[in-house]
Amino acid sequence: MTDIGAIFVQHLGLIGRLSADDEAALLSVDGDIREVQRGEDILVEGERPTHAVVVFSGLLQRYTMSPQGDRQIHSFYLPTDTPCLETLHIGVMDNNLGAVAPSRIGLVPHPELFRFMDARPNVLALIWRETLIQASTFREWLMRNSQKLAHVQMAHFFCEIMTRARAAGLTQGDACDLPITQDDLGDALGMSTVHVNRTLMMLRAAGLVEFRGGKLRVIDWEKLVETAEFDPTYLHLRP
Amino acid sequence: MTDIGAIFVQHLGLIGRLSADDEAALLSVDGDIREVQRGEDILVEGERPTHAVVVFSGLLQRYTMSPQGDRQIHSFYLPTDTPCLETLHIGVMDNNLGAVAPSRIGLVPHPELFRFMDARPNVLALIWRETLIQASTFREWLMRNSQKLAHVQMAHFFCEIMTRARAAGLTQGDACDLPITQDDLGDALGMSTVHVNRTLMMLRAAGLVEFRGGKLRVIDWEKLVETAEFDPTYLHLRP
DNA sequence: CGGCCGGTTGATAACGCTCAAATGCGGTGG
DNA sequence: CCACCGCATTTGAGCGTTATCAACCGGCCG
Repeated sequence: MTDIGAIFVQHLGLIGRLSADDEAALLSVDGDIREVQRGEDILVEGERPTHAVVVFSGLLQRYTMSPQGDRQIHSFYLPTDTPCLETLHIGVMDNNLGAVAPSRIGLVPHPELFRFMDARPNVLALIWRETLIQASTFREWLMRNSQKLAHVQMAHFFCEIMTRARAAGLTQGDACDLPITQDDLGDALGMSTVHVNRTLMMLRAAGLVEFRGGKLRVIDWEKLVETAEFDPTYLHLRP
Repeated sequence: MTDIGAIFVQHLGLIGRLSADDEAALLSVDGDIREVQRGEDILVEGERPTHAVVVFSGLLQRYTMSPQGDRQIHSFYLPTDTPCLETLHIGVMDNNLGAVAPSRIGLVPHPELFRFMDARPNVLALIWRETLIQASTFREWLMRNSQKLAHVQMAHFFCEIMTRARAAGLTQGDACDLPITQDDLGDALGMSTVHVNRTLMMLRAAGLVEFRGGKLRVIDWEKLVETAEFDPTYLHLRP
């Protein structure tokens, strides 16, 4: 008996309402625990996954590699996130899931989840909803990476991380862990490492945020949200 | 009795296997038919939709507007596509659905779809899968718009449209309808109209594709795919 | 101590944007 | 049939953002 069920209860509870019954049932969802190192992959392109994933600690990335070796990061998964629920109905991976930082994860067999969803339509609806919110987030990233200036993009990214971390109860005051390098950040925002560095210094100098040593600290949330043009609707969190 | 059911059968049949029983049932899915003009919106941000949409003719766009008035197009929907199935489990729209060209569409009430999904798990799975493939496509667009050079982006876009049109039986030989302006194209790829124009001329001069007057014509598919670095896996079409 | 990784800095150039104007073209009305 | 209008496309010139290449710094770990 692991705590995998508890993570499902918390995570799905953030985006919808679970009945006491559903919660009790979900608590018994179970699977295997694994430790993964920075740089290690969990699911790779071409594979046919048989498990979904939950994050206990650390940080995961969803990414693709171009023929030239450029990496595009599509998502970061914080502790309590449940990546790759979409593998329930997409047979073959068209992207990779890996660890950006040393992480502790849980692996839940598909049949286990199907069992719960068959019995509980409301759980099915919420898991489906989770995958749809992911899609909504991909759209927001598309918009952000396609049309915003570097410093706006970056502010937006920090707003999203902070908002999600806060919802998941992972913040320490105005700060939270974000164990990524400037290189990782560049591969998420689609900009070079050099420019990430300069943009970061600009935001720091403007008194908006600080990001050093894997720690994100918000200095002026109001101003950060404003320069980011950040509207959290797309995360579809419960009010 | 409209042909809405037939579109569902065709569209879902492209991404998965439907039993004869499921097909027969789906054929009876019904709703209202509507005509929409270029520029007209069907679903707008903030709204709580009660219907899903199917496209009979014309072309739809999913898009968002930035505070500065910049439009980001997230998807185009060809005839036989079924946009906004995600509204089944996402209450409030965080983007808009509109017509890029005069279009004939069908509106299917949510309860109608829920009725079919409750009775037929396989139909539910395929509709869910459809929303997941949308998500996969958003990821591909994110990668493309974030890291590719203008002419590669554009070639990739044309490859996607051509592949989807071919699968849906909408091509006339090496050509297909794509009733959009260079402005629309720019708002999808995240580049200025001027640069769209120049890139378009470049592709034409290189003998890869022609795009004029709302018509897309492929001159050299092999070379187009190669310069686009196009791999259709992300569309998850049935082989 | 030395090596490695991540961060910082500088100089140069490419890519794509903006502004502005001109051209082409289909439709409408005189 | 021609003049005109609106819309989409094309062209030109100058500028800005961001990439690239290269070097250097600084801390952490073996």
